[in-house]
Amino acid sequence: MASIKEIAKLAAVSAGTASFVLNGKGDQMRISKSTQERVLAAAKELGYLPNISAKRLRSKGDKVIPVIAILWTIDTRTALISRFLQGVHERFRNSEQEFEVLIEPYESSKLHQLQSLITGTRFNGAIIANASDEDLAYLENHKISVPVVLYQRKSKTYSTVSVDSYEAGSKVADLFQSRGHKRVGMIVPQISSQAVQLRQEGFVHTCASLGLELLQQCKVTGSFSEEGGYESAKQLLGRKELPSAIFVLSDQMATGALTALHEAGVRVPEDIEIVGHDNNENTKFTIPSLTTVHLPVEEMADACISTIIELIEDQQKSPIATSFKTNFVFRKSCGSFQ
Amino acid sequence: MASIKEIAKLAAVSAGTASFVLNGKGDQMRISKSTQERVLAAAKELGYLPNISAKRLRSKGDKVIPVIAILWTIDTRTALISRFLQGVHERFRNSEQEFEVLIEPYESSKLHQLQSLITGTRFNGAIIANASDEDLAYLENHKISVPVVLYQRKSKTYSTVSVDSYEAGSKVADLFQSRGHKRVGMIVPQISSQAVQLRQEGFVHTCASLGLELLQQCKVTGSFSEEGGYESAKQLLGRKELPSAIFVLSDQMATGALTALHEAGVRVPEDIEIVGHDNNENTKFTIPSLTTVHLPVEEMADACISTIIELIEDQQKSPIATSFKTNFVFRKSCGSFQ
DNA sequence: TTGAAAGCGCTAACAG
DNA sequence: CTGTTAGCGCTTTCAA
Repeated sequence: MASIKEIAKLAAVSAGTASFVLNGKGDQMRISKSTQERVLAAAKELGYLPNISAKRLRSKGDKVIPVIAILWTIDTRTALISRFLQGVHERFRNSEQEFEVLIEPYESSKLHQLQSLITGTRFNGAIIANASDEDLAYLENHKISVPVVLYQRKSKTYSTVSVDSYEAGSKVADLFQSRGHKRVGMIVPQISSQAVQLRQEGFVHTCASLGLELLQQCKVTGSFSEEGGYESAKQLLGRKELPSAIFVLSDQMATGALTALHEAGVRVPEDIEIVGHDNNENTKFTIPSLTTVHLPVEEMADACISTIIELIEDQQKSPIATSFKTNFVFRKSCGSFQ
Repeated sequence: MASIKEIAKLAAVSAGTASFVLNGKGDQMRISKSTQERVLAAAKELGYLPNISAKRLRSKGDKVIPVIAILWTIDTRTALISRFLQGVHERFRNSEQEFEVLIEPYESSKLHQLQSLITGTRFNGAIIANASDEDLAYLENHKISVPVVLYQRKSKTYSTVSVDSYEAGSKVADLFQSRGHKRVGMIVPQISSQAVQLRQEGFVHTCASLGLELLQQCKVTGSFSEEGGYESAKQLLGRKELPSAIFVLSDQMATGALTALHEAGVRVPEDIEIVGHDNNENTKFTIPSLTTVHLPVEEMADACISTIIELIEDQQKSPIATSFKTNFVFRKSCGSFQ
């Protein structure tokens, strides 16, 4: 709040002198000890916080590089950020293009609280992850000034990077049918995510059209975590009629589900087959190893960066939609032949 | 690179006009269509990138809040950032104190490449994670101008937030002895981390002083990942004399190790007991569930934020060292009685 | 040993 | 419709 001028005034020196002292160049500039102390004391008293925008603007050496904000929801999905950042880091290391990364946490469905999206005073472009329906509605109705890329969200007005989540769900239904299953189940995370929603619809609709029985009681929802998967699976196991295959829409939940099945003495894949979604690193080492849908998070993160930089550089108006493919990783929990 | 003045010059308008057009206020300010087009074309031609420092400095409404950088290494440890960010987010939500979070990736042992630590033009304070010995040496010899907090690193000159890693390792040795083990093993991640180093020393030294046999061949190193743990465990199982308990210094590796043991038909805990370290969320759901040393990452992240804010606010404070306690989480893989 | 002053890039009154 | 101008907070010559 307090500017260097106020410090200078309180210390009865000029702004220039105050600047030297505050930056530790007091001795170098041969400012007297007493003056230095006065300045420091004044700074402390007024709670001086250097304005880095001003510093940066002034300092000559500092190159202007694009500032990219990653807008991520503050909820259980924070766990997913590390794979995304891995992709960003990879990009960072391999690209000669420099950029700065800012993490902007936001509460799901409260994207409108982020003033900086409107003012454009904090970043040159934003990658928005986990936007809910409300968030999207806000974006579509408020002509944002800053370039934006939506991660795992469809939109006609904004650039997007995503996979076909409907198809991903659909392919799991196909797989279940081809493996001769008649009655299947599903475990769904309770989060407001379009990707999860579409994944679910793809699975449900395709099950229906293929004649796979997906009983209401075999659709279970739980929190987006290992714990949630564990609880959901236990709940499912309490049903009268058990499915012979379950699609768990998140690997984290699948990890918990496997444990619940193991504890209940249900053998995977002999009694029930399990398919997860994401291909998180640990799924290769669950017991049994988990068959899952690979989500190319790292590549998508890279694409998000590419897209946002492109948008920033050629203030290109027409949105770019980048779509990635998902694919099965067959392991022991379903369909592996090793 | 190109400033608004150059755009204005090329488009033959004033800077003010160019500013309006570039910010989408052209219509509102009733700038003629042709002028708008000229400005936009000029901006595109020169590759205009708005200088957000200048924008921010100028825009009145924007409050000055501290910018906190999280300096994290670009390596396998990126996986650990999500728990840390979870803590930061929690803090963000519960504190009325506002701050901005910047992620600055750096290559391990190349902290000196981060000019911004010297210039102080990008953030008001930095939380440095995973600093290697070289990085610390650099910091100690280069009187950094920006307030700094070291995460999981000891230092006399800088503020720190950490646990007593030596003690953590030591306690595992105690546990093994109290459970009657005679010959023990250890799986260590190959990363340049003081915390891991101390953890290892604590374990090794205490084993020695307690008379626990820790054969050289039962000390295995591997990459910091589930895969690394899996490979390490397989390697260990190839030894002539097997230990009856193994301390795996990272939960990720422990997860992989459990799988290797399972595949080899070695029963945990009956044949070999396993203790991990970190208490990652999934360890509650490994098979068997993993006994591990709880590392309070989220609380430490919160402490890092508190400390750095304190340092930023009262400049010239002597370093604050905050230490957290680790504790065992007993599960099936070692010592659980449930 | 210190002060005065210019100016970083940008925005927003205020004049035309 | 568009140009001019006054700063935002800071650093850094240049003078004194």
